[in-house]
Amino acid sequence: MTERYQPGQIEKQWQDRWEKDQLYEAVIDPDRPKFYFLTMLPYTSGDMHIGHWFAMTPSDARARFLRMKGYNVMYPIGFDAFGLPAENAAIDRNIHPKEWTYKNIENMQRQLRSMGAMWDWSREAVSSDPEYYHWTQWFFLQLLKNDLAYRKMSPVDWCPHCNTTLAREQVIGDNRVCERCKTPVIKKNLEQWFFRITNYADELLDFSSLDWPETVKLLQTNWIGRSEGARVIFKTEAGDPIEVFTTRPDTLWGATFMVLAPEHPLVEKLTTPEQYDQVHDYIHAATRQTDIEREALDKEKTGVFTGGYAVNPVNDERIPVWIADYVLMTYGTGAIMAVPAHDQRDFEFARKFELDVVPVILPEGVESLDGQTMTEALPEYGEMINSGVLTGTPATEAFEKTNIYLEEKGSGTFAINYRLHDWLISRQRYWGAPIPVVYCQTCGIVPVQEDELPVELPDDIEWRPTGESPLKFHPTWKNTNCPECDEPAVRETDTMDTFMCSSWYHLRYLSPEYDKGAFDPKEFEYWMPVDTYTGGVEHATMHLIYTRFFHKALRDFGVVKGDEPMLQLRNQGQILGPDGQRMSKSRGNVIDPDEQVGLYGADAVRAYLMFGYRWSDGGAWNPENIQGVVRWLSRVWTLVLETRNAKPGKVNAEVERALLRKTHQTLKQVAHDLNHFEFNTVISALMEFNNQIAAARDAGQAGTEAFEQAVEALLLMMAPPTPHIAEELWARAGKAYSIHNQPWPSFDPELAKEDEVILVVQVNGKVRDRISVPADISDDKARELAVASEAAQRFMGEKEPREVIVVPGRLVNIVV
RNA sequence: GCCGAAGUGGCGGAACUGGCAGACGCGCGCGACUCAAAAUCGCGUUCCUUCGGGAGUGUGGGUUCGAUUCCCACCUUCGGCACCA
Repeated sequence: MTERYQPGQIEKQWQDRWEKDQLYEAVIDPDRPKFYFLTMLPYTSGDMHIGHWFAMTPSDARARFLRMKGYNVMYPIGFDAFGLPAENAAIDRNIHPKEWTYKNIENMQRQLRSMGAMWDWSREAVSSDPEYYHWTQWFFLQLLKNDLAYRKMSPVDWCPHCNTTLAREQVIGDNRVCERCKTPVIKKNLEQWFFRITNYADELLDFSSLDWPETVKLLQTNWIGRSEGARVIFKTEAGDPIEVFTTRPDTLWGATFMVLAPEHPLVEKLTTPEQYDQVHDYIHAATRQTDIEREALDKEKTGVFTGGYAVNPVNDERIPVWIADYVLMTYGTGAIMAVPAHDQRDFEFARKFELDVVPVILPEGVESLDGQTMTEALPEYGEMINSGVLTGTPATEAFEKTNIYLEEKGSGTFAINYRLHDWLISRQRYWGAPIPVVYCQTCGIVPVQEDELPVELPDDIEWRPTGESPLKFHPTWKNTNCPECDEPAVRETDTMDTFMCSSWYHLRYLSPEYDKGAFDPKEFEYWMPVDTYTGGVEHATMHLIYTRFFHKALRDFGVVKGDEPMLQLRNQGQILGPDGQRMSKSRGNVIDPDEQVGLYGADAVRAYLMFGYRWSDGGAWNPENIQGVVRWLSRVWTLVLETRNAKPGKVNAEVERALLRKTHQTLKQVAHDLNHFEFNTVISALMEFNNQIAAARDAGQAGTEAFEQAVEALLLMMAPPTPHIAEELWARAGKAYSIHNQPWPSFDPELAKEDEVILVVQVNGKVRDRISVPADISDDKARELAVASEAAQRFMGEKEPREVIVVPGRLVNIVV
């Protein structure tokens, strides 16, 4: 009896051996092409999720494949360790965030090791280590020095539960709730640090050098939300300027009123005494609307007249100024010129409040327009009418001519507006990298000297649910001396957004021990940029924009080279619970990877995650389907062990040729599919290959040269997806350690070629027969054989072929 | 509402540039081994059928000798954005 396949007995041993032998340590080697393979670092939540396995182990298989192909592959790992959950745990369970975090890291390291992935542990980096956030702070100082960091008072989203400021990206849903705890968000005015990511908006829209998924590029494009138009200055009757942004300067003559956001700073001044109460009530209601859950879409326009008037700069018309909540303070200038004839929202507003509608554009095919009788706005471009000196300007020139006209008059200019906002990085939290600045009575905001970094977090802290940073309440921590005048001063008590830490971790992996800078330039020179980056698509608009911005800013300071940090990006889908729902503890549908590894072994879990799903899609965990790969691995196990000492019998030339052919066909497919992230067909090809080797065994071919070659190729091809069983069987077959240092077997297209092919014979597009012919058959011969085939004749009947189409090697279609 | 992706057996999924639809598995059925069961192995498994064949890749049309693949319209599901001026 052959020994049973027991993964539990072999996997841990090999993992330990590989690590002891430093098999996967990536060292600069100018003689080999480098490959930086990066997978998104996990957050230190405590447990690895089966989703991490789905993201990481197929990536590992591809990294291993590239390594066998001769690349010098770096596959590093680390931890995103700062952030709110650590503090929530601290508050909930009275455990220090540091302790919670580092305990979790320990467990996660064990779990990551159990994957059998080729992590280079010598490059591990943890973002909450002082040696790490030293450089996070240093990067902050570079941004500050180069005027990309600034402080401003601004209304920020505030989560009353987490007691912290949220970036606008962290506020989700129609009802504007906190990303993490789902508490409705409120507004609060605080002095905050921002990064000028908007300076890079245009460059961030350029993806030409990136091999990234279309969806991610589109998400980023929409997120940045670039639109071209004009900035136009209207003036109130008192002479105060009201700036508006419009994408349709050509409709300017049709602006019959203005609408300001309720929060607009000029509202107070514009409001006349008679309108005061009404305006005040409206503002109050609008603000409360953002405080309380916002009602589902109320299409009905609401608004109030301020009593004030402005002057349309192009025709000097006196137009009323209203306020309405459909104008947003957070987009554009917080004020619009309303052109009801050509904008549907403005039209609805005008009709409801009986304001003038003046058409100024005549779209093609429209004879004439009457503002009194129009039933909807006409947003199309067209010939300008009722537009003073520009009347008659055709659609193609309207936009540009108006802009020139505005510039000449000095009342406007061409402008680009973005939906993207500057990146708010301040967090009123303890567990993050302290912002390295000092506030001095005489010198103002003073950066901490670079040689004073890191500004370390104190360990002795007190938890207060006050909503302000615990650092603020530390008795001594914030007290310091001004780096410039040496007088007593106070430290900034806010910490940085953790997206700041994760914007550069791929650089820390280059040299995590390096202390003369954030990274060793020699390592940068060799390894960067990242060649492949894998992770979840949920990071499309945050992390992946921030890290690109970060890189471009550093490039402009001369810290890094190149325009983009990550050349190729691929996203995996999500593994859902067996019930098809998102896994969550409350639903009780969480699949624990430790448990699965205990049941089936790491190789089976790896292989199943590759085999059972389209990697880009993911899907529900299926506890039955994994049996398929479990059986496959057991079959490979017995096949190799039972035949390893077989004496070759009489060679069956046909079986031998077929096995050799399958060997090379599989080599081709597996290499292609690993390269293209098509992991499910990698495993199915290997299953087919194993089935054919087994058939050759059953035909008495064990021990023949072709058989030995096939088994060797099978193990080598299994090394990337299922590294442990491949290594074990490699050793038991008497081959030299380690299979993971073997080159990928060479592929011979001649051997992969078929001698005979099955030609499909169609009559009028319907399959009627299949005939076996030599692979190199001529088109004429194929046509002749097909037409002569018995089934074809039967279906053709008396009719003569009108046309015969030959697709070489595939089919013949006879049209009658 | 707008933008995007996807709809293939009982299930997960295959099908490279328009050329055998359902590879590889799961499940199920039958059989072998067994006193029996599990495990393992073998065979079968899209549907309908008068056993000739017919239908079939969300629905309806189109292009083509030929469409899961290309085009048009629609339906459903999922994701993103949501009064963006």
